[in-house]
Amino acid sequence: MTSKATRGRQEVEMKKLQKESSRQVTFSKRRNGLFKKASEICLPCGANIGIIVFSPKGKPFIFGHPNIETILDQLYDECEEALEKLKEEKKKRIEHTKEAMKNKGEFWWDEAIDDNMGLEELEAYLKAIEELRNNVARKANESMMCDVVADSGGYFDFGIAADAFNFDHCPSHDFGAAGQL
Amino acid sequence: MTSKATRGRQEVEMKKLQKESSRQVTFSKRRNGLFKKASEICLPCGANIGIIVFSPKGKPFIFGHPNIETILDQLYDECEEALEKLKEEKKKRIEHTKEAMKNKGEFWWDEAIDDNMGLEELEAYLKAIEELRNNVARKANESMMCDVVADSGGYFDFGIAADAFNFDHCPSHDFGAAGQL
DNA sequence: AACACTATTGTTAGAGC
DNA sequence: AGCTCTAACAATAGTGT
Repeated sequence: MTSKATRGRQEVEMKKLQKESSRQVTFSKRRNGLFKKASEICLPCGANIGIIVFSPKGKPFIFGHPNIETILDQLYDECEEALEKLKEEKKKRIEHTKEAMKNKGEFWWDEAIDDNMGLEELEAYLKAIEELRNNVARKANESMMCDVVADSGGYFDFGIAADAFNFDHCPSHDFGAAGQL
Repeated sequence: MTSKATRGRQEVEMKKLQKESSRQVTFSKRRNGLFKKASEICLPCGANIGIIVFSPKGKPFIFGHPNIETILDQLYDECEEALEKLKEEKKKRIEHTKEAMKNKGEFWWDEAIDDNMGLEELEAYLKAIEELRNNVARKANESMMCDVVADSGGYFDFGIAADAFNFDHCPSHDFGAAGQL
């Protein structure tokens, strides 16, 4: 207790911290804070959250409730649904236009449908992605990645290089997520 | 200013909030807090963060710096790298074993290499994923999703149903991320 | 439903080990 | 590097409007 002035929380400056060392320390502290906040949303509110953080040096840290794969799958499902809806909207629009032109006695040719073709493609892409990434996720978990983290407050740090064979600390996630999604 | 007792911040109880209404309100407030915290890490620390939140009702909210696609790509790259490293380790191990057995005058047959085949497959899967999802991301951005959000504190709420044709508010992200990843 | 207020608790920067 | 401490500042639950 020598100095008294420059202690305690400072106002959060929204500019890049210049000192490499304090940037690293601040990063760790705030990342912990972020993950804690996330865990304070998941259970009390019944939400699912996935967080992917790349450190200043590019090291990845993952938080996931119930786990990151579920979140990514949910995201892709959401995209798929959105595209499906858009596709239907476009179809209806085209039908509508077609109908209107017929009624006005104008010619109709199917080239306009091309506008819709890109979307069919997209759907196929999304299906392929889902299949593929399910395979990868399963295999990756089986063979090396252990698991990322449940929202138990902990998180998984892809310890790559030399410890690729370390399988210790594989938490199982048992949050039932009482079914409101 | 009628009552004075039960106001202000309560201790964060780690159990599911029972009242549907306050669960929704609490979710919104804390989600905002979470995204703010994230933005207080990105710029000052030079980190990249992606957050995917599914509300109690399954509605998705995205935060991304510089944007969610970059984060997902980085994640897949990381996985790919990790698997590559693991593959090499396994190969070396097998070579080592092979060598040792030869030196001991025992027989060697190549069945053990099968242990390595799953990994080659995995690599192919990952390559396919990357290609496919790059296509999807590009097409989706072009055709409907506008963009998710930079870490400017805002975030994108997949407004699906009826507003699939609303293309307003498409922020461009211009954080150069001064290259420490 | 969404904002303003505010008592209270939570978070955290820097210091000291 | 990682930990504890703690002054200062931030976040937020409940209330009001």
